[in-house]
Amino acid sequence: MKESRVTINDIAKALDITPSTVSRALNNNPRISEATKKAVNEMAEKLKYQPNFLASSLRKGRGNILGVIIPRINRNFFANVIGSIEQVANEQQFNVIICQTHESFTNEVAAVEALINLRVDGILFSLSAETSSYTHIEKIKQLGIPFVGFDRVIEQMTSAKVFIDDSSASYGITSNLIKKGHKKIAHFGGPSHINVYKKRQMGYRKAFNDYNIEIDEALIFEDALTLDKGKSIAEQLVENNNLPQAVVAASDFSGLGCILKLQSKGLKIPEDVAVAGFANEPFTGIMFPSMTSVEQFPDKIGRTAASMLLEQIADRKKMDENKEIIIQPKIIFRESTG
Amino acid sequence: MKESRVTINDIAKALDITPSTVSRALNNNPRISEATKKAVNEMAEKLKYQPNFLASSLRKGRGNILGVIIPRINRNFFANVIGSIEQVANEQQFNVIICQTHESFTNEVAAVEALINLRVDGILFSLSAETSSYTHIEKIKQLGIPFVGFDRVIEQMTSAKVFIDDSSASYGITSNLIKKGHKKIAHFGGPSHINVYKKRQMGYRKAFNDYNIEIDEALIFEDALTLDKGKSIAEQLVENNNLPQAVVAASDFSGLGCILKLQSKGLKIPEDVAVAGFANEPFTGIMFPSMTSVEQFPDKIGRTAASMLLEQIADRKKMDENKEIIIQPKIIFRESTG
DNA sequence: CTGAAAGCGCTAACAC
DNA sequence: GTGTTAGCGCTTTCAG
Repeated sequence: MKESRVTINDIAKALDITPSTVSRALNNNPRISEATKKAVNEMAEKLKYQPNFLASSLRKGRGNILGVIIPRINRNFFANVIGSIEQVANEQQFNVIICQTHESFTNEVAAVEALINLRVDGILFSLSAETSSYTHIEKIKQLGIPFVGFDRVIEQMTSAKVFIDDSSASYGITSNLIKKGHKKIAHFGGPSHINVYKKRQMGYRKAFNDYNIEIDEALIFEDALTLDKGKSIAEQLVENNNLPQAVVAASDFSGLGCILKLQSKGLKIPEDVAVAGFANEPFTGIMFPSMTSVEQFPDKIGRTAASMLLEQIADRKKMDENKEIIIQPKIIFRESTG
Repeated sequence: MKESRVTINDIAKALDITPSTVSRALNNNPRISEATKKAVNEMAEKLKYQPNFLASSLRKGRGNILGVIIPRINRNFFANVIGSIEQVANEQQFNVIICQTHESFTNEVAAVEALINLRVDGILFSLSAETSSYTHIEKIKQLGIPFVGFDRVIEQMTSAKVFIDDSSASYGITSNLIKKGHKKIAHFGGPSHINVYKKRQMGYRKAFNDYNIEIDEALIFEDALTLDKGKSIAEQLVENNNLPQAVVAASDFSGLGCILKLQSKGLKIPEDVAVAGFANEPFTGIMFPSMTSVEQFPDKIGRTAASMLLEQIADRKKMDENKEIIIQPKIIFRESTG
């Protein structure tokens, strides 16, 4: 059963040729005759030879592995991004290894360490919510490892980046609500040291400015991304008799939390309060009422990011470029905003 | 920037000792003096040494990597299973590499091949819907690679397995509907060559038998797992004037599709048709009406499966055991079944 | 407690 | 077209 694994040496011996010839034959090297190739492949088959990826990687100095670091996998957005990354990678014979940070900085640093030690050929990165120091990322760059940030990126860092135009999406939603006559609009956002949440808040603010409405800073929340936070903030607003006419959330989950809580208090959505989310999670289309949200085209983000990374790997010169690709999101208007 | 990476030899030279000592010091070998350990660690720090995982794995013959093969990552169930697998693995210094099959047999075979070549220390497996031949799995076992199946497993194969009691959950839902007076109940299931779908159908059938109701085979569907399938079958039932009083779905997605289609035809859930799903996807609790479903405790499944795998890795003798762990699911009754 | 030497399995100059 | 040789970076006997 566990008979020590067969190597190219075994094939070589069986065929009375050298290991290098076997190696070349297996790798389809043009200098090898078709006859030998055939013989080698048949013998490999017969002996159930399995190439040792570790050995060849060590020797070649690269292992055709891409590392992906993301906050969490059970968000539709990230799951889909990963799907398309894998697809692009596999087309070029790359494997993908995924690390979840669960929004923790410590996990993120550990993940970077692990990927470096694994000698991955490149890293795709979306920051955790906790992250505000970037020495671990700088380490990646210093080691000369190709790197592409996506979605939650470090704006000030020179690197390849892919993200959507968060600001314009948020602006679009907010201005639409304003046009409907709402003036008292809350923003359920995220930490503003993260680009996407900063931008989403900026879009919200820009709409107020453009329509000359004063912003009530008390209605802007920067730790409002989860279902529970959405609920608790909504509750708080109700308790304080400070109910807004609308809520622009930077996350579908907090938008949902808000809706559920308000409904449980007997309020009607969108009649009493209009609510919009962000990310177009599948549930937004099927809940009651269906929720206005923003499609981020995760497939496209993943495909673009992976392609950029593979380009860098193929041509290291591209590594120092500060290439930003901005993808246009699409607002999906639904019942929750009337 | 890309200064060739520092190895233990560099540390050895800098300290005027041998690489073997450095290696031992780094690995905290008890035979090394605290003084040398300290010196080595400091020098490693100073030179920004990064261990080469590939080299040590090649040498040791194992790389502390677990492979996971699953149908898809963007199902809540699998995302959560993976989360807990990673947690358990990381506690024991193992990395996890995830392969999605997207329900395709070809992808599945390729994934197995890739993981074998990567020399993973063990494989966690949930079959794709297409899979009905198992030579690729047998290869894993023949190579002596520790293996644990979870959820969608090969029942007849001797191996460690973790799954829930699908049959009893399905039985519980069906019998509950029968007790409510329903007799004409459709089953939206999956391919019966997959254990979980076979069992879910068995539970459904058993309820009919126990209550002495005849089963209408025309109401049993075996390719009804997706949102679209749920919709199209529901439509078909309406068109054919063959509407059941209730639907027991083996998937939340087909249950949802069914509900959406029936609602669009002006039918009321659960008044006109009661519908239940399976897997307790997050949307089941927030849709309208909320949907009865089955909690499978993915965390527990993941934790159990990973622990079993790590046990096998630590003690190869355990590999030949046919250990089955069955986890009790929980039916969550909600509005959609009244 | 530390060193010397061998080798994990593979690839890539360099020969011929 | 094939063989020879050396070595990727690390661990691990075996010595001492």
